[in-house]
Amino acid sequence: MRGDLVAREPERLARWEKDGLYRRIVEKRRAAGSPKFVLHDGPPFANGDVHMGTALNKVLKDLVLKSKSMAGHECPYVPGWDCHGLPIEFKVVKESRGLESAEIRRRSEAFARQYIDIQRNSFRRLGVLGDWENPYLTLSPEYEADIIRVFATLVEKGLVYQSQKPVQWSYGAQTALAEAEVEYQDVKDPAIFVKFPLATGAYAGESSMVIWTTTPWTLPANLGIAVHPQFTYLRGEFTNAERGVTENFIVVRELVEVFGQKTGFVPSGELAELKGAELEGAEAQHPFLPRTSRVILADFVTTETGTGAVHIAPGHGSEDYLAGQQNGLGLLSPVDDEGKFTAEVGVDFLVGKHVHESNVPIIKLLAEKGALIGKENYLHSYPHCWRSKTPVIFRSVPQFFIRIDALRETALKEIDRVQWLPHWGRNRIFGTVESRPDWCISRQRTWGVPLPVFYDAETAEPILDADLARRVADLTESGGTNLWFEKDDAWWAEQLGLPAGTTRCTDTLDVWIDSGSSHVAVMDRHPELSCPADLYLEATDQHRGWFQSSLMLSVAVRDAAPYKAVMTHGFVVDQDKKKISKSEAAKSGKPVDAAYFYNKYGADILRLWVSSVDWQNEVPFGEDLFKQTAEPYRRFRNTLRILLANLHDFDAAKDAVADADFPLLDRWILERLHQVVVECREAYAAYEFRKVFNTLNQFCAVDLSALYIDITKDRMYCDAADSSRRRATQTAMHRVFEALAKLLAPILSFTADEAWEYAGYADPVHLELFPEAAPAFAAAEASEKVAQFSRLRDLAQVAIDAAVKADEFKKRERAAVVFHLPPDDPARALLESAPEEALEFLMVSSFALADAEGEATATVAATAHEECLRCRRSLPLVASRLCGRCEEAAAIS
RNA sequence: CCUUCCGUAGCUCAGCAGCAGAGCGCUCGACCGAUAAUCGAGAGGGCGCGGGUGCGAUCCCCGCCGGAAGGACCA
Repeated sequence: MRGDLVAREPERLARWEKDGLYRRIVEKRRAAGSPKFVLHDGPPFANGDVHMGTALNKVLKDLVLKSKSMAGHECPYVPGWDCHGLPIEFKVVKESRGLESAEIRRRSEAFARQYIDIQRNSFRRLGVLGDWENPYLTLSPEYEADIIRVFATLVEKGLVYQSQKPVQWSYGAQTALAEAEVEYQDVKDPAIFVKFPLATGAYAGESSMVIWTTTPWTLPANLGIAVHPQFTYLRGEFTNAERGVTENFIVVRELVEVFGQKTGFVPSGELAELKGAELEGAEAQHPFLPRTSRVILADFVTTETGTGAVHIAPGHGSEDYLAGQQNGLGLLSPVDDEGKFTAEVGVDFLVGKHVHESNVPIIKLLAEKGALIGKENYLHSYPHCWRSKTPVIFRSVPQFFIRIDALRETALKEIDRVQWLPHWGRNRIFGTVESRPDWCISRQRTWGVPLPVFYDAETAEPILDADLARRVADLTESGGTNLWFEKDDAWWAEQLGLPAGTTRCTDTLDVWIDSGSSHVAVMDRHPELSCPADLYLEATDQHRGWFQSSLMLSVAVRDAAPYKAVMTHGFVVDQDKKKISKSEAAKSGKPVDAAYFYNKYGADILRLWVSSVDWQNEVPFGEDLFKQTAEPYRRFRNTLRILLANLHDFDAAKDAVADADFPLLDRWILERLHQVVVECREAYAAYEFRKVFNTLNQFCAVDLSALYIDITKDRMYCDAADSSRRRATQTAMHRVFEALAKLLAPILSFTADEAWEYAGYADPVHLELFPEAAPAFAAAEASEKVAQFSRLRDLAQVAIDAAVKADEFKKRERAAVVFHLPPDDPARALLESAPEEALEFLMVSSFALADAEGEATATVAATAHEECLRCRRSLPLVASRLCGRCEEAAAIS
């Protein structure tokens, strides 16, 4: 057994694949009637190389599957890829502009397939076993057809509607975004105070409302001003001494002081109190457009910032939209796909201007009109598109939505029936499901599954029809959804028997519908799988993403969650706990691609690293940390190797000794093994791979390498080959080896199997079951005695080291030890009753007992015995300059 | 502002009520029949801080500080 993992692992992998190892394991379990365990693979995006984060996820899945399988489960694993979506279309469109839809889709598919191959090779190389020949792809026609059928079901249940309410819009990507596609960044924006003179009502021509906003560009769409009905507002003269201006304002009482600090306008006369409710219905003059803005009442008004009067632009915010609806304010959204103002904006010089370049001119305009009351820089977190990194704007265009309220109650109930690992995952998804708005599912993009909706030839109203959608699914099932983009409206109308002139929707479905439908398109379809899955296992960001989209669609389709348990792991971060970004990693020369590591160190080292990591939290990563796990790897490898070497002349069937015949030391190691087996089995069952790693590492380092193997070396080399003591050791080592190889197999998949092969087994270790705990060794009978021995050994060690340093002798085998022990020391009885074992354990020439008054101590001197020529121990020698044992052994051989 | 998680040797982490542990790294030594190994010794820790409950607390409880994640607010 040699190292050289980088060269040897691929050879073993090739053999596994040639023999169909994955399939053999599944079939063996099935033949044994093992219960199933279904881990449903969350599909990674097919748009990049496998980096450490992806590798962590897939290897964790493999650890789960291999350990479940060895614990006696049938574990089918169908990996998949998420193929549609903006990230891919983005790259394709960037390369060459002005492509036809069908061409974009062809190139996008080629792009996705290219990365599917790259990623698949990486995952295989990492030793992840699964049905790699038949993965599920969200771009395959059958999968796409199932997505459309899921949509049909949603329509059938009345869950889909079209509306023009504001959605989060990325002008960078020119599409609506879902909540999960939005990330928040801290930005500084101008926040301004704007005067709206009242034109009707009790204070018409006298007082002005003042609003506060961080988005001046939404002012052209202003249609209302909201005040809180119960708040107390103050009305009266405010003077800005610096500017020499006096105005009559209405400001909420709690904010008058702050308002003064920020705008310079402080009360200069008596202020009258009034309730917000009194202002309802008054019209205020828009600061630069020839229309008025109605004062409405709303509970969401707060006294935290601003003036207590809130600028309402129903086209640019969801609360604004709702308030607008309730009060019949109408809706303006004078912004196009690119984020530029349309003619509807009503101000000539703004038309065609980007909204984010319009803040300054609008502020200037306000100042000219005398409507700008104050201005400040305001630091806040603002949503950004996760792909184009541009700020998100709220914008109203017709979109399709799923009614979340119809699903929410069941979804929340289902969340509490699922096991969340770690437990706080429950709160995370519960919170988002509890508060999420309706799901905007239409995307104005090309690379995706078409939204199977038509528009009436006459009225242009959308036709939401489940049967129609199902027929679209049937039509695309064989040819794929490219049909939607390649054929024209007339063709489709004819195919579906719709009146001529019917047009089809050009939107595609949100990709979260794609992956969120996998429980239907994969779990329900695949004969080996079934829904609900036993486990979903992804990074923690999927609480907002896949876990949620899957839950919602599953509740819509089957009124239940698609999973019984959900496990999440943290992100891979660099050693300073900063996010690892590819561009930065490249700059600093810190590789993050999994390929770099398995090509340099080997997949088993990477797997061992994964097992050693605390997946619940963020996972720090760096090459230094990675190298640290190479050391334990060598220990595992060497331990397996020396065990194998010591077993070279052992035939379990012939040579094994009975349980009752184990000497102390061997009984002890089997007691330890018993604990290790129990602990590892439990740890695997709880997915605590790190505990497995720690337990096995300690077992190999402390119990096996430093003690058991070291001490029994003498027996192995020098006892007569067939002596019962040597055979007992081999029997124990044989058990230890088998258990160790099996317990390591899920983690060190290549190395454990290599050892297994060397041990003479024809079939890979991965077909085996975990070792069973041996009840006969559950009691720690020998362990207590060995603990005493260890104590004595440590005691002697100090004295021996001093003697070696003083040049009294060179090695511990030359030491004659005297233990000075108190009369009641428990070690006394042990030394007297088992002198042979004691001598062997201590690895010294001789020992003697003496009385001690206080603490136990040991003294040493050079032994008078000569070294046995054969075993090099210093013992009483017989005539031939051999010790008694060696003379006998030599006589036999 | 709220919730959760984390804070033990230089590094990565065990332990979780009863004399502070492992691995790596470092220093020094032994072995030379696990040798691109193996064995040993040493240095290195008021177990984040402050209280509390216990005979006894790193471990339980409360508060605080520091770090991370999520939520709320804002959009």
